[in-house]
Formats: sequence, C-alpha cells, structure tokens
Amino acid sequence: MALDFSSMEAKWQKAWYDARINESEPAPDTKKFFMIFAYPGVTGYLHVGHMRGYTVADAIVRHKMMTGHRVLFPVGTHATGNGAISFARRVERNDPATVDILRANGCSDETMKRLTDPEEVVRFFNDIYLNDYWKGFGFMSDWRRFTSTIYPDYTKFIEWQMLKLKANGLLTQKPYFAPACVEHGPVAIDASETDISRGGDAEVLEYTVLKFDLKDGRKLVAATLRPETVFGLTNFWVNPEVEYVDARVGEETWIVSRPAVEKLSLQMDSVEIVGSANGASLMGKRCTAPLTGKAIPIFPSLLCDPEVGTGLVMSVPSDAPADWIGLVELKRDVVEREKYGITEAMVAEASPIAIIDTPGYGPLPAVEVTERLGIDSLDDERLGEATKEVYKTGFHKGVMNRSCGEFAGWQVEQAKDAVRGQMLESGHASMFYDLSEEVLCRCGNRVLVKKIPDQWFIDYSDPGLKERSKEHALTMRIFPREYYDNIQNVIEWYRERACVRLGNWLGTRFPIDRRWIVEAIADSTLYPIHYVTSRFVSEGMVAAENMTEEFFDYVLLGRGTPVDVESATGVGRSVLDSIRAEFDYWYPLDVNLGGKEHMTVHFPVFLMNHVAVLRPQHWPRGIIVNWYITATGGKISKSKGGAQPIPDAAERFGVDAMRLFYAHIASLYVDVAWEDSKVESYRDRLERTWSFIGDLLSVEDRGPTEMDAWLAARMQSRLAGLEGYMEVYDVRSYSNDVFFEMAQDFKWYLRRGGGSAEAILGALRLWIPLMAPVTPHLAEQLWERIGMRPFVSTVILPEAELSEAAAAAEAGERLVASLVEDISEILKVTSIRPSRIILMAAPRWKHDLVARAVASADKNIDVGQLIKETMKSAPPEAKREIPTFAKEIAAEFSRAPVDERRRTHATVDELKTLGRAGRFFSEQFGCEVQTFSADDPARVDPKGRAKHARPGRPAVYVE
RNA sequence: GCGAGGGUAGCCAAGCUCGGUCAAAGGCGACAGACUCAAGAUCUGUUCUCGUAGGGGUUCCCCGGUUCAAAUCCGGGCCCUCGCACCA
Repeated sequence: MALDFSSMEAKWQKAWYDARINESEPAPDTKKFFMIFAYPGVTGYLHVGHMRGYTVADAIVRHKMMTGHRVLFPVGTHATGNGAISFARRVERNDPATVDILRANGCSDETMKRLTDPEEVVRFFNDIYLNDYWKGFGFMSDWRRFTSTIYPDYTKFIEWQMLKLKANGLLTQKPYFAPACVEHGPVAIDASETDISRGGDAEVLEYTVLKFDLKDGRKLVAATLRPETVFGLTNFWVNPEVEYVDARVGEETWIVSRPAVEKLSLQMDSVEIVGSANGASLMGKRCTAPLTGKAIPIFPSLLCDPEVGTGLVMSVPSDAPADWIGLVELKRDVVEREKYGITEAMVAEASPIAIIDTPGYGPLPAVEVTERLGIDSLDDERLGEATKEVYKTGFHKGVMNRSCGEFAGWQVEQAKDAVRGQMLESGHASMFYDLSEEVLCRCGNRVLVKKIPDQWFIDYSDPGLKERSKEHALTMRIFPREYYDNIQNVIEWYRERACVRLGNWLGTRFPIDRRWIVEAIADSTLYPIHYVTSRFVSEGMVAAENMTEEFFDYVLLGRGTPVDVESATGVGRSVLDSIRAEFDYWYPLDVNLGGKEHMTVHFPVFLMNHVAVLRPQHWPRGIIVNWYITATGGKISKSKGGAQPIPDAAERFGVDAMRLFYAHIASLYVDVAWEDSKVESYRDRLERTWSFIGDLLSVEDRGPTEMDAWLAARMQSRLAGLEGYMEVYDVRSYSNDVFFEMAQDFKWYLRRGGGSAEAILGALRLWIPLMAPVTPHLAEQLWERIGMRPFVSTVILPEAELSEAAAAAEAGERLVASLVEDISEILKVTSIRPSRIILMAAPRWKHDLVARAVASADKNIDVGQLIKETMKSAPPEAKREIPTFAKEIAAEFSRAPVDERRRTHATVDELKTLGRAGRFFSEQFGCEVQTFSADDPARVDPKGRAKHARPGRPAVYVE
C-alpha cells in the first residue's frame, strides 16, 4: 500500500487540533516542561533550513509529553523593526525580487496590494508561519498563546519590562554614534542586509580628526586611524582637483571636503559652510601640525578621496606605503610639481622620519616594503596589501622610538590612545566616526554615522548582574557543551547595549520617553513569560489596557495585594490569581532553542534580563543551540528568498520525511547541506518502515518461541537507551535507534525463527509510540493500523525494565550473532562450501574461571589465586592449560573497564544456546551443524579446535 | 585583531567529555546475489589492505610527546568555518 503523506498529515493534524491535545493546561501535581524556540523575525518567507530547530524542539516537546509531562510549547513572531516596513515598501514599488518571491509562494495579486501596509505584512506572514509552517508540520503547540511583538498586550508587557530595568538601575543614558539613514534613523549593518540594500560588510571606523593650523587662522583637518603617527609627519596631502569648503565648526573654521561636512554635521553641533576653498590654492603652503608644532608643506595628491574621512590626509611616509610612494611620484613628476611651485628641495625636506620600531623591519617599514615588492606607483594595486601588512605589524607589535617625545618606548597600541587623549584635551583633535564603505538604506538614501546625544542603554556591564548571570548559567543545562563553557566568556565581555531607537519603526514605545521605540533585541529577551499571559488576552479575560505595571508586578513578581491590584487594574481577583498560578506553574522556562547566531546576542541578554527582572526561581533552566541547514552551494539566504517554499517541500517530500531528515541527518551542532536526494531517501525509509510493519502484521502466527523473550528484552533495553538520549536532547541518536536499529531487531527476530503475532504486536505497541516524537503523522497512522485509539501522541511511554533474565537473553543472541560472523569469515577466507559445521562451547572450567575473575572484577586479579581455585574443580586433563588461560584472562581484564568485563562475560548457558540455535545455523549455512561442549568426550573434533573455545567465543570446525 | 568551533574511510556523519568494548555506528553511493520478462523498488551480503580458519598489516590532517595502550590526552604546525553587538 502506497502512503499518501499529504492526506495523512492533514488527517492527523485536524484530529489533534480538534481534540485539542496540543493545548497546555497546568496540572499542579504533574511534572511540567516549558520550551520555546526563538521566534522568527517577520521579514519574509522562511526556508526549509529554519524548520530544523523548530522540528527538533517539537520532537523534544512531544517526547516530554509522552513521558508524562504537561508541556507548554508556544510560538510567536518578532515583528519589531523595519523588516515589515521595508517589505511593504518593496511591494509598493514593485521590487522584482520581492514580487517574484511572493508569486512563487502563491500570493495572489489582490493579496499583494494589501501588502503595501506594514501591519498587513505582519498579519500576512503571521498567518503563513502559523498555518503553513508550524501547523503544517504538526507541532504540539498551544495556538491560543500565539503572540506577535506588535500586539497591544505584548507592548504592554515590554513597557513593564523597561520600567523594571529602570527601577533596577540598569538603564543608562550617554552619547552614541550609530549608523543611520537620514530618513529612517538608525539601521543595522549586517551581512544579511536586513535594513540596508548595500554595504553589509561595512564597519564603523573610529577616526581621530587632527587640526593643522594655516597662517590665515583656518584649519586643515585630516582624519586618521593612527593618531600616534603624528610624530612622523612630513607633509600634508590635498587633492588639487577637489573643491573643498570652509566650514564653521564651533569657534573654528575647518577646511574639509563637501561630503565630510554632511557627515560632521551629523556628529557635531553647529557645522555650517561659510565659504569655499580651492585645493590648488593651498599647494606649497605650510601648515602647523598638532602636538609637535612642526610646520609641514602641503603637497598635491589625487588619492585624497572627498568621500573618505575629511577628504584630506596627513602624510607619514615612514609607515604608510601610499604616503611614501606619493612622495616618490611627486619627486619624479616635475611638471606636476612645477605647476604648484613645489621644488625638489621641498620634497626632499619631507623625507621619512623613523618613529616606530617594528619587529621584522628596519626603521622605515613603508619604504622597505614597497621596495621589496617593487611598488613605485600609486596605481599599483598591491599598495593596499602592503599598507595592511605594515599597519598590522606596526600597530600590534611596534614600539614608539626616540623621536616620539614622552611616548618613546611605548607600545604603539597604548600610545595611540594616549596621544589621541592628549590632543583631544588640548583641542587639537576631535573624534569622528565613518563607515568603511558605502552603505545604502533600503530606501536608497546613504547611511551615515550619526551622533545620538542621549541614547538609552541597558547596562549589561553591571558587575552584579554579570556575576549572578554567570553563576546561574553554570546551573543551566546548555547544549552543546562548548557553549555551556563559552557563555561565561560571552557574558563577561558584554557591555552596555543600546536598547531604544528613534525613527519610524514597528515596536513598543519606550515608556520613559515616548519619542523612542524599544529596540528589537531588548524587546525579545523576557518574552517567554508573555506566552502565559497571552492566552488570557486571546480568551478575552484580560484586555491590553488593563495590563499595567501593577498587573505584571502582581502576576510575575508576586507584588501587591489582590485588592489593590484589582482596583488598580480593573482585572478581577480570580483572573489575576489564575494568571499568577499559571505563571508559577509554567515558569521557569526549561529550554530556549535557537540558531547559533543567537550565541553572542540573544541568549546572553535573554539570560541577563531574566536575572535582572525576575526572582531567582524563575530564571531559565536551559538553552539548546542549533546549527544551520545550508544550501548545497552555501547559505540559504532569508532576505534574498529561500530556495523552495516550505509548503512545496512538504508536499514533495512529506512532512515526516523532512522531520526525520532534520532529526537524523547530523548532530544538531553542525551545519548540514540540504539535499533533495537525502530527504527523498528518508521518505523511502518511512515507506519501507510502513511496509515492513505491514509484513510484521501479516506474519503467519507460529506461536511462542524462545525469541519472544529476546524481542521483549531488546525493546526494553532500547527504551532505556532512548531515554538516556532524550535526557540530553540527543534527538539524532534517538532517531537512529528508533528508525534504523530497531527495525534490525525485528528482522533478527524473524530471521531467528520468531513469529508470534502476540509478541510482535506487543513490541509494535512500544516501537510505534517511540516513532511519534519524530514522525508523528506516520506513527498515528501505524497506531491506527494496529487497532489502537485514539492517539499515539498522547500515549505515556513505560519506564524501561531491565532484568537479569532479559540481559541473559540478549547476551545469548549476541553470542549467536557473533558466531554467524565468525563462521562467515572462516568460510569467506577458506572458500569452503561447508558440508558440516561443528561448534564447541567452552568447557565448564573455563566458564568457572571467568566467572571467578568477573566476581573479583573490582579488585586487581590475583592470577595465582585464580589458578589455584580453578584447579580444585577442573578435570585432570585441563590442568596443564589452566595457568596459560588464567594469565590471558587476567591480562584481558586488566585492560577493560569493570562494567565492560561484566557485559562481555554475562552469564550465558552456551551449550544450551548453541543447541537451540543449531537449526538456525544449519539454515544459514546450508549444512549439518553439530554442537558439543569442548570437554564432552563424545565431541567430534578432527583438527583439535576445541582448545580454542573460550567463554563468549565457541570453537568452530568447518569441513 | 578578539573569541569560538572544526579537519574521521568514495561522500555525509557518529565517536573525542570518562584512553582499552574501534578497522571505527548509521546513512548515502558502489559492487555482488535474491526476486523480476526487464527496469525500478525491495531484501541479503560485501565495501582500507593481505590472508585456504575466526587472523595479520596499515589507518582517524601533519609532526612530536605521555601511556602497557591514543581517533580519543598534551605540545607544536598546516588548513577550514563561524560570531564580534542595536539583524533576530
């Protein structure tokens, strides 16, 4: 029977949600498990990669449910920011890529018109995430609790959170320099280009602006990353072809490029253009350097880019290859020089001054490196590489030399800050921030660095908060282990973090100053709590406007009296108390699962905000980090559209096949490339499982056999192993056992002659539920097929029972299986077509000896004692062999750990086991099989192999 | 630069925390056999190498060390990936 995955999925999803088995209700005396995955941002369609973490979370939750927990596994979306706004704008201007993606995902023209409104975009994707993705994958999620960060109740919750942070002294204010679009305010610069359309790799560079005095009182202003090189200044570069301007900055008049004025005006007060300054007119004049007071000549250089820094450059030819080559060219180019009246002597005067001792270089690294590489022109593209090399070594390893006045002997890194500090103080320098490359906002405007004088921060540098968070993290269950260790460092490095932003954004108004909107990370750290309260909102028991500070103080912090809070909020006491009770039941959060991108941002602030705001009993208990599913050629890009729409993939491969793919393809903690063929092979595996179970069900009932006990024992030991895996959320090993190893168990059972319908059914009643966490739809279908009702998803798994008898049954089969391997090996190597196989179990005395050794296994084995004791009961003909064998066993035992010795030497009646398996061996190898004990006088042993027999390893003779 | 992670057989990927159960799970691919008119699917077996007796040899990026014993521990090297903050 072929499986129709799609209809099977629809059938069971409807059945589950109709029966509301996904809804979370507290049950005070029952264990609970509360898990979330970090909700996705609403910036477009998700791709198949995103479903990995979500699916693993669902499998964990389903398993918890099946081990007797009440589970809470809510979902929501993060709509804060400008993702939805920019999406709406792209729809509005018919951006081809956006329209294509919408079309490819089956969006109608009519719907598309609606999507010019950001709030509609959020609604649209909320609906898709919820229905197409999460319900479509059969998640055991309580849909009543769905929330989104722009819902009124959510924003009330965030207001409360900010008030608590303020009250706890964790909000601070100070100036901040942020990348911003002139129209849309601050934007994020990141490689995935969420806010921007170009320049995702740009960095904010911290320039020091140095002021060089001209005789007429104006100042030439150069921006540099290396202020400490001021000691090596020889000249100043001005581009003669650029029109500079005189800008009034405070009390001073600066000469800078026109674009620089715009940038400066975003970072300094009262910047105003008051005149123009022709670059050419400055040539050959002198200006006075800050700090050193040295007068240096002004030379022409076409390399000064008006878009970079101030458009003017100071020249340090000793350590800047471009400056050195600039001088070399200028000296050579007589025509250019004479045009500006610059004599050769003036150029000669500007020869390099050694200022930094750089390991591996002589006094003038820039000169040295350009000579070595044979660079003698500013057009040489290797100049950049040369600069990088000299700068890197010089900055990190260099030491300031004698020419550097009071800084002589300083490490360059330290000198930089000190030199800058001194010049800033004396008014010879200012700070200036600029981007390393051009960045464009999604709206098309240029992104520049803007000073925000009164930016609010959450103070994650607070030592007390850090300490408590780090200590708490040590008590948490954090996976993988590497992150458990590293989160300590991450918290340690954390400093204050901007938590509100200006501009046109979706999000919560900052309650302390409503001009600001709470920033996208600050509003998504404490939110698991809100899944408790959101249900009461969606069921109409509380309205957003009632969710005041007193309300949350009461239900989340246990503050205030019911009477006061009822009158302050208008919420009835019984409702208040049931919310509070539910919060106390579900909290703390047991696991927060999220992608590896959260390791240095979301997870630490998630933890620290809990510690900052909540009482210790409500701090989170666990974190799981998942790595990515990538496209075969690289990252599946969210902003640029996923490879295939999730519903299409679900339709093509089947949801359970995808779920098994996510669960089994690799450890959660490595990246995995998505491959259609892999997913298909998992689908095939599920189909085979389906038909194999069909075979099992139609096995001709042969009644009870010895194998039934083995099968039952096997199921129990599998169960025990599986519980162990899930204890550490190892869904992969769990899937491997359930979907691959356990099928092998059934096959072995049949191969060994098992065939009891009752035993098979009994085992299936365990196997099928074990599949349910990973492939719930198929498991339900199978459950129904074996006549069970109503849901496999609500079955409570038994606890594993491990008995001595079961262990013996398993050990017996291990013996048989390893004998099959050994015999096959012998036949393969010898190319014998066997006519008879003789198996000889180890003699009694060897078993006795091993048993004695095992009994004393915790201690060191006394070989002499072992020999003596064995001698007492051993038959006379064995006595010569005893010492050798005893030594072998002792040596073997000394190498293996204690429980290992026990396991390999579990008590098995070998002769009996072999006897029973005789017919099986005979069928396997198509010949007569005889079994003896190695000390049976009646044994048939032409080649004398009996002496090779050892416990666990019977002797074999083939002919 | 700062920080983190990784390099395992044809490919993917377990194992490494707690050294011996490891020639190293599982999957994919390949090969052979069964079934079939055939193909596909499925099932069985093989898949480092040598071997007419269950064994030997050489392997887990490279070099060195610790140890009776190292894929696993330590030191050094080469290469790769990721994060670095207002993107969740």
